[in-house]
Amino acid sequence: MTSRRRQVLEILMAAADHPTASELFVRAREACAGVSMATVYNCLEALARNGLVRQVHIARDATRFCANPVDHAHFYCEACGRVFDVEYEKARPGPAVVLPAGFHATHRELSVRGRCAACGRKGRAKARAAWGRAKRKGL
Amino acid sequence: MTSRRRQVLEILMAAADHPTASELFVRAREACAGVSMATVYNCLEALARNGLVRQVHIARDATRFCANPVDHAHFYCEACGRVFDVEYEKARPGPAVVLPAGFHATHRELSVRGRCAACGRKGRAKARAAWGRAKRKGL
DNA sequence: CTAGGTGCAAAAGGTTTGCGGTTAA
DNA sequence: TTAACCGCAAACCTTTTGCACCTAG
Repeated sequence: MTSRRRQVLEILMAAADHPTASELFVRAREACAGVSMATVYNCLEALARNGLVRQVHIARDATRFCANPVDHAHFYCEACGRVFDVEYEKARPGPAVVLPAGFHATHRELSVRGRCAACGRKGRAKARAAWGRAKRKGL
Repeated sequence: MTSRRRQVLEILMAAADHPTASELFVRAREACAGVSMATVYNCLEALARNGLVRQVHIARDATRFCANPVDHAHFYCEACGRVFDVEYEKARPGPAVVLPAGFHATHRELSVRGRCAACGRKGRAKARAAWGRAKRKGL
């Protein structure tokens, strides 16, 4: 665990959204100039290997990262592209599958896709644009 | 529904694995020369929009496609990179989440990661190489 | 006739890699 | 000391886009 990795982890834990590696790279550069893209990827991979962050494969564009340690699922809004944490139902705390003999599972990932409350029934283009504007103005 | 789309769908339905767009492109060219990558992507997107194929976002490298119509989850072997269909437990037929107010879900996708039976506890490199060799020899 | 599908090539990201220099254990 | 890490730049691969032509309804 090096100082770079601690920095990346702190930035990710402070993030309410689910940033991509590029987004984390931008935030890391703000915190300290001279960080490289390769290092961000390197750190994220090491942190994921140690179970400190989760890689979220939910959108086609890029891998998102999540430092929330509690077991949860993710919601992807197909209109604005944002990713949200969602809880499992208490009565059915998690999905169960029948693995073929000899298969050994280490992780699972449940993704739900649809529309978030903010996007409602707005058109996809309109919703994405609205969120882009809001983001540029600083959330 | 055009002839190209029918072709792509047939190739995907005939596939036991979960091919990427590039892999489908190769198989499509064998079936009929002169198909372009853009068309394969175009067809897959149209077929997905109509619910005839599912996009599987499970690996970081590329989107996989699946024409199996029954509700099921996917298993990704972290050693060889293959993707398998897995069934839900009958008692707990599907994952349930608590969506925030105003959120509307259209799809869900459960991914399990780990090691398949063939890879067992072989090293990642060795397992991937073994599968690559087997594939080159024609499965 | 007209909207949408197709082929080609080029571009646009996201991610990985090779290499020289640096740092943690 | 030595294996692992960092920064830089280039490479790689997947996916998208612009444009001209063709096809289905």
